[in-house]
Amino acid sequence: VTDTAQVIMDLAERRIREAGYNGFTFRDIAAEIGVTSASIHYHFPTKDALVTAVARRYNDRIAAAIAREIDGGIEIKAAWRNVFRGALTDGARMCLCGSLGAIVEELSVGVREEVDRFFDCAVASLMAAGLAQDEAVQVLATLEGAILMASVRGDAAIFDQATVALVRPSEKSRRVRRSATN
Amino acid sequence: VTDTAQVIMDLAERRIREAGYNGFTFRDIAAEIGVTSASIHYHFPTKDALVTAVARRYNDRIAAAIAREIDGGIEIKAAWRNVFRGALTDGARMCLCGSLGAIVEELSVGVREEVDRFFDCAVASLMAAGLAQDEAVQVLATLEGAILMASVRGDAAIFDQATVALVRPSEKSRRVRRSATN
DNA sequence: ACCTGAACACCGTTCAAGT
DNA sequence: ACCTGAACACCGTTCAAGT
Repeated sequence: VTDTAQVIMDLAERRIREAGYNGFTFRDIAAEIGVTSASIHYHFPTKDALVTAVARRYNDRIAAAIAREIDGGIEIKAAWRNVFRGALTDGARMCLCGSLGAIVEELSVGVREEVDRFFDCAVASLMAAGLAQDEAVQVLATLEGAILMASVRGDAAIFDQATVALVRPSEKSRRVRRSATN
Repeated sequence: VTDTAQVIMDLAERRIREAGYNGFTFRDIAAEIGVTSASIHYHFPTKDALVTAVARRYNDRIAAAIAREIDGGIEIKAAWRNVFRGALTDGARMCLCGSLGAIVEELSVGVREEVDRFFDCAVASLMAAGLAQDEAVQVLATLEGAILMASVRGDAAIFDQATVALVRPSEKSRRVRRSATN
């Protein structure tokens, strides 16, 4: 994988996460690099091939970030919250697989496989840490919706509000717990 | 608003919720109706105008559905869960404003205003029923992420798993409650 | 190995013209 | 009031050709 290919993927990822699969053109990226759009096709034969490569790199990067959190002793739900929060702060942008998943009927099989893999791996990592399937799916749904809403408003505080209950006991259960110890 | 305009909006809404803003073309819709693409522009001058009208109608329809749930005595979180679940089952499709919100940088101001209005009204209705802002935002994020994940997999059961905790006490708090009464 | 120029069918959009 | 045909610039894609 050449350096030019990496730069193409960087530009494509940013635009997909801001504006979706159709939010960038080969001619846009080519102009930013200083080549012609036909040259992008040398590195990635089709737009689907480019987006598939971007999604695969994104999934691997997220998996590595989760592994680092776990190695650092962070609890699994907090780990996923931190990683999503990091993706958002990286420019108030959507989760790549959330952006692509929203147009599932439009995706090629290659891109779809990567989007599926993202959600599969995320749920699997939460269940491996002991969460029931319901709760694992709920945690991921909350994070995905939170990054979407925060991205729409361009306000990371919305993400924090939507996900704070994932990492601290809810007001309700704290009330229950207090009454249990009284 | 003519009958033809309604049919155009129906077809556009279905495609946006399956495949996104760029998941349909004026020529596609024109062919389904049996006219030429230039004729669609008679009813909606631009694609942005069409999508804005579709989003406005969607928001009004959701608000009416919520009002009906509340009139029927359904608790507010269950009401929103039912309405999102209904939207999903209506063809395993995304929330329209979630699909559009995922490409926020690509939206015209008209469409953006409608997407903002959807989330504003939803959070406001939850807070009007007594929820704290954090919890209102969390409920909506969970529903939005749940419909996205279920739409990606084409499996409504994922929505149910992700949102079941919104309408019944969690296993954890039930355990706490049991120990409190023991 | 990497890039270009020109062409293809398709897209949203416009507009003069038809009924 | 509603629709058409033809044109515009733009898109992804292809390909013969350059270095």
